Amino acid sequence: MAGAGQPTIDEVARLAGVSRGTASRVINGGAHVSPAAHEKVLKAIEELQYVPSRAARSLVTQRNDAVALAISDANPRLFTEHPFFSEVIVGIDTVLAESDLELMLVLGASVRERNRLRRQLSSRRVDGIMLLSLHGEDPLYELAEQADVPVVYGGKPLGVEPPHYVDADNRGGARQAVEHLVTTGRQRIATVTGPMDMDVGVARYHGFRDALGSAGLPAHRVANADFTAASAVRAMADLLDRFPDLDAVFVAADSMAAAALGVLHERGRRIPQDVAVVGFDDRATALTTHPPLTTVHQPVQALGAEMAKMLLSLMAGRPATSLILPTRLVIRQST
Amino acid sequence: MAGAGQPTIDEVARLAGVSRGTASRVINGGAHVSPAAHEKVLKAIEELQYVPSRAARSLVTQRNDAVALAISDANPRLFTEHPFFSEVIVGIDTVLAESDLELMLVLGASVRERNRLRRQLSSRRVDGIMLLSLHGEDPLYELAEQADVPVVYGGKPLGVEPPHYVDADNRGGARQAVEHLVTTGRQRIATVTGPMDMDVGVARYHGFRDALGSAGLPAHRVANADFTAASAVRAMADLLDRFPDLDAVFVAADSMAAAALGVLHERGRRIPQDVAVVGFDDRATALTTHPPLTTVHQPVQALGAEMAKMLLSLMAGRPATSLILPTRLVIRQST
DNA sequence: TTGAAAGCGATACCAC
DNA sequence: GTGGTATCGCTTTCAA
Repeated sequence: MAGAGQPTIDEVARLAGVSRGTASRVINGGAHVSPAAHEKVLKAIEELQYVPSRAARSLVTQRNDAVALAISDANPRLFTEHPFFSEVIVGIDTVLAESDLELMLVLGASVRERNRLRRQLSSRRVDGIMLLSLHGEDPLYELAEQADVPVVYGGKPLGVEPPHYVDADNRGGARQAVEHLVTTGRQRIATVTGPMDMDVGVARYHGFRDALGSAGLPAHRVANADFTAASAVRAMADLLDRFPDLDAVFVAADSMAAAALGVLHERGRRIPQDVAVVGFDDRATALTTHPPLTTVHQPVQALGAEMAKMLLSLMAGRPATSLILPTRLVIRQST
Repeated sequence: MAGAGQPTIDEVARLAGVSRGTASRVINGGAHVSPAAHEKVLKAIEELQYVPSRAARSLVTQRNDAVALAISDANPRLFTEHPFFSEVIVGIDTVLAESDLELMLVLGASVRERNRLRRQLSSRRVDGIMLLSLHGEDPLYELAEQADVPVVYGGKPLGVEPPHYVDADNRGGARQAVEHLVTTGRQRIATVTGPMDMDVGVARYHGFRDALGSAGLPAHRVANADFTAASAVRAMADLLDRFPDLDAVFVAADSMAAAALGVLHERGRRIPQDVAVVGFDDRATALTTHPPLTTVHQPVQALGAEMAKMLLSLMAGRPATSLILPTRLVIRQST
């Protein structure tokens, strides 16, 4: 702490020997100000170390120069285990840094947190909202629609088509992954899915079915999980129990694939000779598994960046159209 | 968007048939208000869906009901690869949710972002600051000291002893880890360090030296890394080149240990028969490596929670003393 | 180009 | 217990 109380614009104006109006003009771009006055004000600002009060400014401009990122997930472990979120944040921040917007982070796990979220979204404290990871029937969806600021979704919510969202081509990516397994001669292909109350989980599962359908192969070897490592361990064990003859598995996330590999090793399966494994994400994990993981690359930072850009557009009153970012298969040693 | 413009407290007062002063009293706890008036105001608030403007409130109270978490790291990959950060955030958020404080997240990677950070910290927009992951000579340190709000550090900054910080027992944990290697008969023990311009990197390295020193074993098998997987791969390969006879390695982070395991496998080393490996962190990764990783557990969420609690104390004008959280060894199959 | 004055939406103090 | 009023620090008309 230092103390002394921050200087106000009036003190700047007084020191510079101009009116407050002039000082304000200089601070906000400097139009309609004589060069002489301009310089004096700048000098005063420098000397006083003046920084405008955002609260006062917000009060009159009705803007906050801040946006919120709400991550609405009942499971905080997901946030910590799944590198997806951090990467989205980095992508968002990259864009925000260019425009002097601040980022409020709101985790929506507990009821208490959701109430806080509700209040934040309606206390006109942010100029825009980004929503990540909506589960089915999420009350947040309705809440966001009522907010009087623009809203952008990261990942399409399940069952609805919001006006503005950014997503990865989950279905296409999954299809590619499973087609690769088919092409390389696998016949008894299983999948560990993501959460089926989220679009991302359903879409990747559909991709799995798409590929097997076209190939005329059965698609009944399915176990559900929720993106956590623990759930993946259970699902993989379950698959091996029910379908000991499986010769390949498409796992809907790298972090889960890493966990599944552990189970496969334990059960004596050789990768990829006995069982081929494909993941989804292409995060750092995919390189350090044993063997390195064939996986579907999705551009997560770009997803975050596009969300932020879209929000900025909307906040500026410009239109924006939803986006689906391409994915691509990266072949390594697990297939 | 919905529109219509949010209701003000005056409209609430008018609808309730009381003065604005009375309405305000109800909103802020309801002391000195008659039951009748109290109820009328509540009803009006409900009907109008009134939510106070935080900007207006901040302007007069000089508080913001918000705190900032600044993560000052030159390498954004760290934020995405190292689950540490997400987990600290969850810990912080848990505490914040209880007290209706909002969280501003500020990443301080680029020069541009650092300037933004500087502005945010001095625009009296937050009532407290948490600083994470300071590297040596970080200009942020000085900046934070000048801020006129309380500051709490997560992880001791290198070379200084700030008034308020929360850290894990990095040195003690590392010592335990290496002692375990010694106890189980390892003689040629190496280490892959964390970044040596951060206290966490130096402290864990010191723990390594402590243990070997007490055991009378040499401590020259050292390769530096910076917590990223790529750097760990390089460091591990380097160690094997220089000390092909090493029979154990203490790696300063689980994520790096996972990467190191890959290199060891590639070079034909059996784990743990030929080389024992110990990590640090005990995140989910440690369970899904092959084999599962012996590692030092550190309470990361607790670290975040304690940072937040400490900040709340300071903001309330109560004193607080720095904290070092204990670590403990978790033995799995890699040793 | 500049200065004066009117709010923005709340809190807090003051008499009543 | 209640209502009126000054005030927080800034932006933004409106005249000059």
